[in-house]
Amino acid sequence: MEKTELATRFDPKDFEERLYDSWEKAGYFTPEADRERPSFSIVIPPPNVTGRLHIGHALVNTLQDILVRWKRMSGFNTLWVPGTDHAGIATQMVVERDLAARGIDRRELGREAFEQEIWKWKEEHGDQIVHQLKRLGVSCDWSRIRFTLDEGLSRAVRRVFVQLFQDDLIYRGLSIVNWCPRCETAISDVEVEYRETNGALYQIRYPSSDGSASLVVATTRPETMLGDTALAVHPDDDRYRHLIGRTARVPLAGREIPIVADPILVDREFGTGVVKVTPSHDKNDYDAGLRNDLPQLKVIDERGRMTAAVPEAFRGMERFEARTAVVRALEEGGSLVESKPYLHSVGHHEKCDTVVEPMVSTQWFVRIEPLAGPAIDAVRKGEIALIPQSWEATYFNWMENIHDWCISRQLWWGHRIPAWYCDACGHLHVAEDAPDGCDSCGSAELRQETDVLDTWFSSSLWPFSTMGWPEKTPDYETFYPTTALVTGWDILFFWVARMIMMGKRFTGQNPFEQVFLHGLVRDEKGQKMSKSKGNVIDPLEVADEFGADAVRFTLAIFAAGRDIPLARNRMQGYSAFATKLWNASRFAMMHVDTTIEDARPIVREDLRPVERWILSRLNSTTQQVNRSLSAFRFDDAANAIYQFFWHEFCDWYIEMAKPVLLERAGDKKTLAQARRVLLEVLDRSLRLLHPFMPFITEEIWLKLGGVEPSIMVASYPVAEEVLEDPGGERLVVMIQQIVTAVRNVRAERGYSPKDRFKLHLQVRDLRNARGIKGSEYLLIELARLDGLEINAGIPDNAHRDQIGGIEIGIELPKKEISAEESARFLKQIEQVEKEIEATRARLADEKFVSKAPAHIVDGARAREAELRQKLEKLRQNLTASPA
RNA sequence: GCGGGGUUAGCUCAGCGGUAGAGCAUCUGCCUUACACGCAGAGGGCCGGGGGUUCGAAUCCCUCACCCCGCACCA
Repeated sequence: MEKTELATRFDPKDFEERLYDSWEKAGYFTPEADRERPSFSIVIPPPNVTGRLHIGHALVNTLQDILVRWKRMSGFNTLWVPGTDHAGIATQMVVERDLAARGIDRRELGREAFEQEIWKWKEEHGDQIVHQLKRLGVSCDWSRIRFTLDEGLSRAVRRVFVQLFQDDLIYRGLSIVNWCPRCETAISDVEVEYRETNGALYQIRYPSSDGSASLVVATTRPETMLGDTALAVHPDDDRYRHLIGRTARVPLAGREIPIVADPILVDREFGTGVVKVTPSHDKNDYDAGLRNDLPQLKVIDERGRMTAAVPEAFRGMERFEARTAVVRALEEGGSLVESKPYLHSVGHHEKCDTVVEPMVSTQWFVRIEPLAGPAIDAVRKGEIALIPQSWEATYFNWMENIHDWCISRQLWWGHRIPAWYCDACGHLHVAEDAPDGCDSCGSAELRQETDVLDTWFSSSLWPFSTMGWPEKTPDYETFYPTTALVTGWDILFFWVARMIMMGKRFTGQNPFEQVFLHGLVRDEKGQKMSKSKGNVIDPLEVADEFGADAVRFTLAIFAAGRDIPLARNRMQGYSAFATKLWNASRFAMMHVDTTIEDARPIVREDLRPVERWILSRLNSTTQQVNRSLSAFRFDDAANAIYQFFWHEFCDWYIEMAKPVLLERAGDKKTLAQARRVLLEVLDRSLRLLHPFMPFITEEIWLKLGGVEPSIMVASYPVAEEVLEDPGGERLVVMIQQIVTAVRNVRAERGYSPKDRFKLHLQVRDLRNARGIKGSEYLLIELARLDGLEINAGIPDNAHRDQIGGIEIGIELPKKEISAEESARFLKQIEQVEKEIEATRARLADEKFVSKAPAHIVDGARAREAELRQKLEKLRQNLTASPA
């Protein structure tokens, strides 16, 4: 391939879209269902079809893409299945709002026409998020994109529903559920978000029926008193024991209700010790009602209004208006004892923020415990790893206290429950396909259940339904179970736990081996991002500004598992890394005359120490990156590459190579080697970095002339033992330390780099001396010396320092030490003295010497000796200064 | 109440048994022909308090304080 120049200016917009198109066209995202090669598969957490890309999507998909690109380059047959979720309530809300803007109510439209409207909306807007994902460079296999309401996935949903029903794991029954009066549907426990809310605590007096006594109860929901069917006290409470079995009268309603004893419901210490019991509108009261055989009186309807069961004055009132009206009436009737402000936790529907109304209703439930058991075991036995592992405790805690799952929703958008009622004989049919007639009485008149399933029901099948289950398709055989799952911890219960339960039950296998639960993206103060706070970072906007690569790299480098405090200037910071990469590559191309493709293999034995050193460092980095990615430590992996590329390769290696590349040192052979190594390191670095920054690495790599047609199908670097070179590393560290020491003196004592001066080295350790011989030009260049001598004496007035085993002397132009400088010397001396004393004390401790491992003790001895030499040098600097 | 996490440099965090780290920010020099989105140098931390284990603790254990997050309760 022809090597071409890189533009001086660097703008991601010049190539991001072009490269993405080329990858997609080339089919790199689409694997064959080839069972011979080891596979790596992952399914996307399907974004809502109504979704617009936010920073959380950017994070989860960047992390998945890093894994997928890494595994693909590492030789795995890699599949990443994308798709979207029909998102029952969310989507219905969006389309309802759309219709409302056109003056249409869905109820006028009717169910079928409304469903048509939603499909139309989906066709027009549903792939918006898909386009936005592509902007980030994600390498999903778009040819396999799925939608939870696809025919295939719907078939899987019906199959699962029917089997669970037949196994008695789904039942239909009357129970108290969380009801959203705005959405007019039941919702599950996990969809209720509890929030501290300012309300009031009212104390209400209930007279006993015979008028001889009265009981005061406390409540935050006075309107529900109209539905009270008992008062409850603790059986052992002496204050009230004599009243048990008698009756009281409900103020306003006038009904007579029993006074019952219930030790579970009543806490004697709390409030007055008397509880009003409203079985129809409170979970605990509902349970108490069952225990005490109390009637249920429904006083609030599905739209949140008071029913006909309440006194006429309140009938039809909205529930919060009714609360005010009831309080006023109680006050007027003298039954209100007290009302005071009260902060308490109130359940809200997480989707629409409406206060949830507990309500008795007939719904469909999944009997969850038999499913939870195996799912708990899978994690406990380590078949599935939750990462970070601390989530396992949360998972167990939840799974062990799990409640039956209410799966029916009174919505129009979703998988309609495959159940049919025969009105003639009352028989219930549950089947994958509509029955022709009633099995029991033969009636042809069957009525399908109008409820749809909770969106999460279909999501729970996602890892296998997307692979074609219940058919044993080639994809299913090849890519299921999937390898890893990446998602936010906020849907651990909604989604992850349920996938494990369903996967176990229906495929007999765990749906994945590892679950990485990433943190949630927050703003720089750690607060949730929200439009109302105005602190959102729009991933598309920042991708436009800094490039998709910078956005991805920033997200990766923060993804340690904890929540991520993100700020725009972070993105800006890491976009500088992209620029650095670009410029270093430009430099390389200016000096390298071959391409990756036709470069000759490196003969390591011929290399100078610096070349062996940089290859050795790159090798360690490679090992670190692979190891970190295996452990989902995206932060460590990204940091390792950043550190290596910028601070070792650019800051040191390129500078060390310059004298040779610019032909100020070395012969033709060293020049060829330097060029070759420069190309090699750049090539490997680009491949190493590609999963994190796919666009810029491809753009540069193609211009360097890679063997493969794209970096994304090139091989991922792996560590090779032959590249390790501890000797080379030691030598270069030594050189770096000497150079730094000289630069330090120069900067601290105000000798501009233009002033050249002499450096003398006195060598104590002969091995190091021999190493430095041959590398003198590096010291001269990097420290900007005009000469140096090895093993020469150091003049009395030179500045001295001690580095490892080497003493250096820096001969300075005559210049007095200022008061400031001598103060600094004294401070250094003091620090060294302190450290010597600490080390000496340690070595004087007989227990330390006898118990600590030998290499620690030896290290301390060496350290002390070194420090003493250093101290001597520092003192000389102070006294030998030419005053 | 149950469970989890946090407290390390000005900020955001990593380190989790052997001499305190990164990025950003700060200060001081430099436009040294890849890069000023840069280079070089520097300053800055009793690693939340107390106790224990250990030759040795930011790292392990206990305890206290404060902060965050789940779940449950909240008449």
